[in-house]
Order: sequence, then structure tokens, then C-alpha cells
Amino acid sequence: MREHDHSGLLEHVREEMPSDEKLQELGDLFKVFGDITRIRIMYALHEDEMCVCAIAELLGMTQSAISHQLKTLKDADLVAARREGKTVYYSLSDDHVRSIIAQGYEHITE
Amino acid sequence: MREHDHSGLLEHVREEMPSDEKLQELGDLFKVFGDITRIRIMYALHEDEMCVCAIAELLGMTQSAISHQLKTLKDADLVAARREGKTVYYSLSDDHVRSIIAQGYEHITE
DNA sequence: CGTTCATATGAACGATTGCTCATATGTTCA
DNA sequence: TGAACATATGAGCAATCGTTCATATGAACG
Repeated sequence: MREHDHSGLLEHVREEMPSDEKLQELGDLFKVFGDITRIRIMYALHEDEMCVCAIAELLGMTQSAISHQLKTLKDADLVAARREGKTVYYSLSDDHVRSIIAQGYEHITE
Repeated sequence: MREHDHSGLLEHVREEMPSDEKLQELGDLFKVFGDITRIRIMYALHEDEMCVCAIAELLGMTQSAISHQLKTLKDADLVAARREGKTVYYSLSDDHVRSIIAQGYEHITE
């Protein structure tokens, strides 16, 4: 399968393309959104902060599973943690989370 | 680890939460964005349609690899295909793609 | 201190993912 | 029809992912 010619187009597109590093970061970010448990957690935190065991109870899942996922979300700067005694409260870290989910929701409900 | 009480909060959050089906769809959608090759393809199609072999050449990847990923993108309604003779041209199917990527990009470059 | 509650984390295991390779389908043209 | 080109697709395999289980850390309180 020898390719036909598109030399002109390619050079132009190449200029518009962000760096590999940025693209990788972008992919890694969306990967975090690509799991139903993490989506559920983000929806749970949509209105207010919550502690780990409340989220676990809400979703009917293990504390451990939730904690692992919260770590993933935190590493991606999607949630922030605040400690109060024994309890750790998590909240959405900024409005990008809400925007991204909202855009996705629009797409699937069109 | 017996949990402490949060009966009030949980009921409220449960009402705001979309159905499992919607959440799964949402997760599946973002999963598609969660791969650098597919991100690259969407960026390539950002301005104009392209045929499969042009994308393959642009990204320095196999025609087969690109074709598989285009199928994934098409199944998620993120790209549309148009045939012209032997060639198949792909393009972004709507502006949600651009919006979602733009929001993600904002998040990582804050 | 030691106990209890809340959370975090490492190892392990099944499930999913993205690529490659081989091959099939579809289109044009001689 | 048959050859050449463009694309699609199925099987297989290494790598990654999400959970579980066991255990560790950390804070409050007697």
C-alpha cells in the first residue's frame, strides 16, 4: 500500500499540532475521566466536598478502591484534599472538571 | 473501618447523580479521548478532513493502526467518514470534540 | 502508651487496550 | 476480469488498568 501524495497538507497540519509532551499530558488527563468510578466520584463532589468513606458508601464500593481512585484524581489535579482530624475531605479542584464533564454530557445526549 | 454517619448528604447527592447508563456512556466517551494517538488524529482533523494514509504518514504510524483508531473514533461519533473513490476522508463530526479538547488543554496549561 | 477510626498504599490478578501481522473488502482502470 | 491502490478487520500479544486483600500510616482519646 504505497501512499498517494499529500505533502502540502501535512506540513501545514504539523505546524498546528502541539508538542508531543502536551499531547501526552492531554491524553493522560482524559484517561482519568475515562472510568465510571472516577466519573461518579467527580459527580459526587459536584456540589460539595465529601470524605472518603461517604463516597465509598454512596457508590457501594470499598474504601480502598475509592482511595486509590482519589489518588489518581488528585495526581491529575482534578480534586483537592483537606484534612480535618481523622477525616479527609475531597472536593473538585477547579471548574475545568465541571466544564469538561458538561461538554461530554452534551455530546452523548445530543 | 466502620464508617461514621453521613445519611443526610448521601441522599441529596444521589438525586443529582445521572443514571448508571449515562455515566457509563460518559466514561466510554472520555476513554476515547484518553489516548495520544487518537488525540493526535483529532488535532490533525481540527482544521480539515484527511484521508487515512495522510494521517498515517503525518503521525508516522501504520495504516492499520490508524484505521483501527479511526473506527474507535467513529463508533464514538467523534469523526465522520466520507468516501471518494478509493479514498476515505475523515473529519471531526461536531464542535463538541473541539470544545472538550480545548477545555482539557486549558486545564493542563493553567 | 494502646486502641480505635479514617485513610493510604503495595502486591497480585483478571480484564481491557493498542499495536502488529496477515488478510479481506472495496474501488478504479486497463 | 485482473492488477494495483486505499482502507478495514480479526487474531494474538505485551502493556496498562481497576479492583481486592493485607497492611501501613495518621489522628484522637482514654
